[in-house]
Amino acid sequence: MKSFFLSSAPFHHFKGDIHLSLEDELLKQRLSRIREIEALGYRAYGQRFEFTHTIADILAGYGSKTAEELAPEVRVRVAGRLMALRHMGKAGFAHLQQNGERLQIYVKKDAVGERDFQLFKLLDIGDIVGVEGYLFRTRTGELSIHAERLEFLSKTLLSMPEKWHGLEDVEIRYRQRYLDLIANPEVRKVFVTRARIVSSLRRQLEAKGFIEVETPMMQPLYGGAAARPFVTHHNTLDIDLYLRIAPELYLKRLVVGGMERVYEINRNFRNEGLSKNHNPEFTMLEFYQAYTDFRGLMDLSEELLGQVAVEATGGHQVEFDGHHLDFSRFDRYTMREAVSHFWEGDGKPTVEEAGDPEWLRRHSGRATPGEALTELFERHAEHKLIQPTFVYDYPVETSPLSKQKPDDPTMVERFEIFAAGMEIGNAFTELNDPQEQRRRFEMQIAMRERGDEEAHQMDEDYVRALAYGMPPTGGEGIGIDRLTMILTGCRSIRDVILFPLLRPEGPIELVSLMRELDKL
RNA sequence: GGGCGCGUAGCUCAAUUGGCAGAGCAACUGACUCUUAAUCAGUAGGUUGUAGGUUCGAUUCCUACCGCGCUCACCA
Repeated sequence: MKSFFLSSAPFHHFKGDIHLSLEDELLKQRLSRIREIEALGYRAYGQRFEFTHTIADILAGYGSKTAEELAPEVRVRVAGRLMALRHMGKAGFAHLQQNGERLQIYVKKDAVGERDFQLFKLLDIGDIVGVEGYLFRTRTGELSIHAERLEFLSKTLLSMPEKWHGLEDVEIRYRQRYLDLIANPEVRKVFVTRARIVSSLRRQLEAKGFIEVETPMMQPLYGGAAARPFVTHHNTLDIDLYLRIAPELYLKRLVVGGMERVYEINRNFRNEGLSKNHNPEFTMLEFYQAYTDFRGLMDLSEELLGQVAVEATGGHQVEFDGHHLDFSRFDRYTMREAVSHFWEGDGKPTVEEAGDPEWLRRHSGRATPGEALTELFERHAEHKLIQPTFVYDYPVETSPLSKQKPDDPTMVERFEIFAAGMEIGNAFTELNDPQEQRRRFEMQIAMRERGDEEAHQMDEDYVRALAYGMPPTGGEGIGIDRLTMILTGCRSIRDVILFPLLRPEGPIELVSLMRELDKL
């Protein structure tokens, strides 16, 4: 990995007749060009620019107008970054980019005058300029601005990625997302869609009377999920705190307090490996609704996600990795049914066998029937759940916060949502019996003592909150990053997180170079 | 953490069996007042990720390290 921006080449001290590398030459050229621009009377890093239109406004308003329809003159002032430059003697064309949209400008010496044309000749791809002029269509029919004035707004010192291929080095794309956003317009679209997904969820939940809250991210005890936490330290209190692995236990305290419909959209932190489906910090929607249960949440989830798909992509149908997903129709299986249904090869179990402790013991090395069932589900079924699917009825062992089924205390009223082979949501009827919750925590502590680092800790205040009485409640978490992956067709979570976690890069060495060039 | 793969000019990529490190774009000089991957003529740009090793000779083979990707394990 090497680029000018990331150059690790040692810096050579300048003395008298100095040898500059190409990179240094380029930077030096640009710095001296700033002086030429200033000599013409422009500021290299300009001031406020009053524009009359965004480029998107112009494309929307005039993109379909013919040359005749553009008369009388439509006068515009627009700003943007130069992404292409074509000089032709005493005239030239350039493309301005703003918010991912491009518009051509035509700069003719006769029209802009001597000084602005001198400026035009000094422009580099990547510079940010303001243009005033009128709209017209070129001979080839492209809507363009016939420039009459130019303003200089900001100088680029570094060269832009290659114009035809764009920026393809994934490492630079993630480390220098700003370059990725400049060079690859489709990347911007992914994050616009992500924003739409989040705002659709907010709008829908608010319409249903949910209140958005923020609960602690730094917690003295962590819980609400099975995961290893990050640890940090508060100096004044001299205590270690954990970055939360989930907001769950705090949100349910709010339900106890009478906030019967609450939700939070924010980051969780889990100290685990990275993969195309995992980033150590990730965004989760969690919501809690009093007086419903997991079945009510399935219906609500189907509605929420269906509407999100429509608002984010324009319809219920989504293409992902060659698969067709339909968010208007969710499949439903119990976990036992899923194991039976998706089993491949010999020994395919019946649904009854998939629930039989003897059969489970023979097919998995896990300690309990519930853990065995979960393992077999993950091995045989999970990756085949391409269509949006609810899998429900989970074993009690792996679900310490959810309520048992009245007719089968080995199972809990819980479901997870799968799509494209990924888990994107987890929901259950909340356990609101404090005595049973105490017993579950004690089971978790026993698991922890056997070496399970991810087992829950005892959260006595949470038990105390339940002891005041919590209404029957359904609660759910939806992974925003993974949902975004599915709705945007991104196969890596890194493509839906603006700044995914990477190892820190080596020395950049730009500052020392700039310091030396500043002395010249 | 394990396995596999990748790293060559600012960017995108070549380089035959181990034999002078190349092209396009970007940059620089010049020409050109409707181009759009503009065109034309010319110029410059490289410690081939880093450090060792084998060899007369290494971008190429070997070892270690750094970074990234894929994958397995773990997890959502």
